Amino acid sequence: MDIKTEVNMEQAILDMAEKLFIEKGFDATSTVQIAKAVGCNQALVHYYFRTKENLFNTIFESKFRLFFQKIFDLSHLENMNFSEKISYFASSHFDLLIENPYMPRLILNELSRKPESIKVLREKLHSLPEMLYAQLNKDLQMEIAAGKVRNVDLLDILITVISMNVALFTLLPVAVNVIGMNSAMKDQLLKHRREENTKLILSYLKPE
Amino acid sequence: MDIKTEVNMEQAILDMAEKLFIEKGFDATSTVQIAKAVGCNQALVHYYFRTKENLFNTIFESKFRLFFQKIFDLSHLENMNFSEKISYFASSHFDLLIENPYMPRLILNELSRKPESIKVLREKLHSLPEMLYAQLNKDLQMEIAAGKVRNVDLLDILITVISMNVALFTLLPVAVNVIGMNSAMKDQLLKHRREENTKLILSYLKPE
Amino acid sequence: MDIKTEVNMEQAILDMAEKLFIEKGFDATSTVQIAKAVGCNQALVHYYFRTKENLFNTIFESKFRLFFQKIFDLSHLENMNFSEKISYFASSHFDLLIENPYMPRLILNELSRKPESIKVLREKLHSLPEMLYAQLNKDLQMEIAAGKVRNVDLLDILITVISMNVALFTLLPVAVNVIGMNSAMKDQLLKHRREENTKLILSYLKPE
Amino acid sequence: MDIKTEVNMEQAILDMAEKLFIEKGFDATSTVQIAKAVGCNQALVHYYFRTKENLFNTIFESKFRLFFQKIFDLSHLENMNFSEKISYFASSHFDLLIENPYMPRLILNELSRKPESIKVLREKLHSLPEMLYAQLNKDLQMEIAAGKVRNVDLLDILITVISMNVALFTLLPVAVNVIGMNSAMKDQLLKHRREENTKLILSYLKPE
DNA sequence: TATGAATGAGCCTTCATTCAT
DNA sequence: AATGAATGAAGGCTCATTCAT
Repeated sequence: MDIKTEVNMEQAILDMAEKLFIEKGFDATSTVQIAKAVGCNQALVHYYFRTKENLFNTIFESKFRLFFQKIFDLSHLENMNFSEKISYFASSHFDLLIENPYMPRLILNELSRKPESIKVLREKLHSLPEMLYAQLNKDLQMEIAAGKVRNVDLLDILITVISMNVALFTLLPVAVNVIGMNSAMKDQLLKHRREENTKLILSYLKPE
Repeated sequence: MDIKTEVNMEQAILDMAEKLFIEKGFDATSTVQIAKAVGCNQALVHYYFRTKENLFNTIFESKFRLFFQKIFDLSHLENMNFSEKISYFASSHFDLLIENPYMPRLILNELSRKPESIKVLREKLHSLPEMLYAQLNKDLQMEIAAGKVRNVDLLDILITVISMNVALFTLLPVAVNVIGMNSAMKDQLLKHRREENTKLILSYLKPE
Repeated sequence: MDIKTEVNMEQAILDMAEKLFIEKGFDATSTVQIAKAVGCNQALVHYYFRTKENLFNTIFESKFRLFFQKIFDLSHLENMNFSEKISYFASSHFDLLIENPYMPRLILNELSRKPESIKVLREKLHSLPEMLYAQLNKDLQMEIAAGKVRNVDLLDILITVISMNVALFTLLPVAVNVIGMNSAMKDQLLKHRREENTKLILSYLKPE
Repeated sequence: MDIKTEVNMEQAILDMAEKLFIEKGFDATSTVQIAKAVGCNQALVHYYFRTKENLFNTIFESKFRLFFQKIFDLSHLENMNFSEKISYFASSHFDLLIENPYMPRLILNELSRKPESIKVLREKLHSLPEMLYAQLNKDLQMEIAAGKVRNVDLLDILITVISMNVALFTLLPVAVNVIGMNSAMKDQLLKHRREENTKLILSYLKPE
């Protein structure tokens, strides 16, 4: 009669499923495992979520929405110039990944497992990306015109920021295992890379 | 009844398995599928490779070795300076990924599926990485001392190069699906990014 | 929130269960379906009827009794002669089947699913069949003696009447599907067969 | 190491499945039951027939074709007149049902379970029914014209023949259970009804 | 070398049923 | 009277693997 069990079995299933899906992927996670880990009957998992696919989607969509809404909401940065905005974007994207280090792999694998799910996801994002892009591009062109930033495509800038962040968190677990990095070393590396990524992007923007 | 197929069924299984494992991952690929795709009996897959795991490892290890040996072998670049070597490294790493675009995801998923496999893999690489690192670092320190490169850690440079390349190929399939990029657009983007990645790393090295 | 539904959920479940059991049979009808169709909780079905089997029996026995009592009650035909009684019996049996076209299949399948249920059913009918048979046979023997009907066993006559009616309604759905009969054609066929069945039985009784 | 098992497990599964499907219907028969009854692993049932549906169709289609081809082939009766042909048809249909007493129920239930299967079945029969009908009708019209048969629709005649036969075999199991008929009584009844059905149809054809 | 047959284990899912509230 | 939660059992199906030939 665990309190957690009594209070909300549905949520417990949801949490455990999230953990296992992330750890081992969709295919390698069975509903029996989820049930056993959460301490209930397998049938209960299907009682609440009907299918494994449905359970996964519930988790994935909520995570996905949360993840991208945070990234794309720069509305409160109106008085910054382009370089400041990009620095801010890079840092906040970085921080978001610290809290959700598994999201990139989760999204990547899900999209390769079910390519048609992309359409659904695009709807979730509405026109946020386009708006953000347009606004940032306006800022960028002003800076370029003012000679404060070299002539560079916004897309290349975003690719750089996102790639550096995503790759770090994607490759980190490998590095941790290969080098046998401990937690302190890992934290220090993250802190260092957070700054270095900003330096990188600023050096990339600097007029020649 | 292709002669090649008849003569060497073992190789045919190996090739098809490689294709399927890379496309769909270990879990989502069954030995039945492999057998059917290659046009032989399911039992033959096990006759040659005993277990599915073993078949996968055979493929993975050979791919893995090939992949990293190409990267780490810079022995023929002795008369280049550091910036040239890094540029060359970035480009050749990029080209390697063009030929093996699914390797990053394959490696990542395999390592997360079977973390202990890392030890095996390290043995395959011998001391190549350490030697490369030492040599590059000597070059880098010389350039820094000569004021031709700003004071930066070699690790950060390598992280930048590898991250930009890996992330590009990892995220590309997603972008292709989301934006509905066609093959020509994709090729052009790749060509552009190949140059832009070099620019990025050089701007990162430039003394302030 | 229909008042009738609210007032008597038990009856609503009973009605819906009858509909579904008849349409799809015992095995292919689940208590979940019944509950969903009637708009209540699945547990309520079991609250009222304890088991699915019990629910089915409740429905089946009441239907069964009703069905056969109508057939076997010819008490109000006392002043008819045998041929008239048989004609009347054939027609009223036919009309009963028009209102309960699925009863034959329901009874047949139920009996083959649970052969022991026959004993229960015999009790429901009491001695009605025997009484009816004895009375009809007395009438028949009088007509035969009077030369108005050829010498024929009552059982054969009853078999003919019942077979023709039951087979028609059993085979009709097949014919409807095979020939693609529309509703008007079906009605016309039924009307025609109702008369033809009577002709058939009368020609069967006619002295040679 | 039963000989039957060794010789042909696939056929044994087929036979046992046919038996069980007929006895208990599609839904009430599980592949585990079939496997257990035949003395093999459940997976073997799926190894040979992939799905339960497929196993059923294999059985059903072969039975169905056999059944109807026998009925519809009257090519060797060319020198008979209409009444003789119909008598022969009724008797041979009767005999066919003696050998396959379960076919009517099997067909009926299958068609109600999967109405779309009718289209497939019609193809199996090709144009046999139409040809038979046309030929018989020609014979019938000649007899009517000659005053040897009363003016009656061929369809009504066929309905009578088929209904009487099908209903007998459909209702017989019920009667056996209700009255507690033994095997000898049953055989005698069948023999009697075989003749009586012919009498019925001939009295139906007799000119008034 | 190659294969058909066979199996145990596991997976997703549905179902009838129970129980506490 | 009515319901949400929970469960054991079973069903159909796939899979990796083994074995005799």
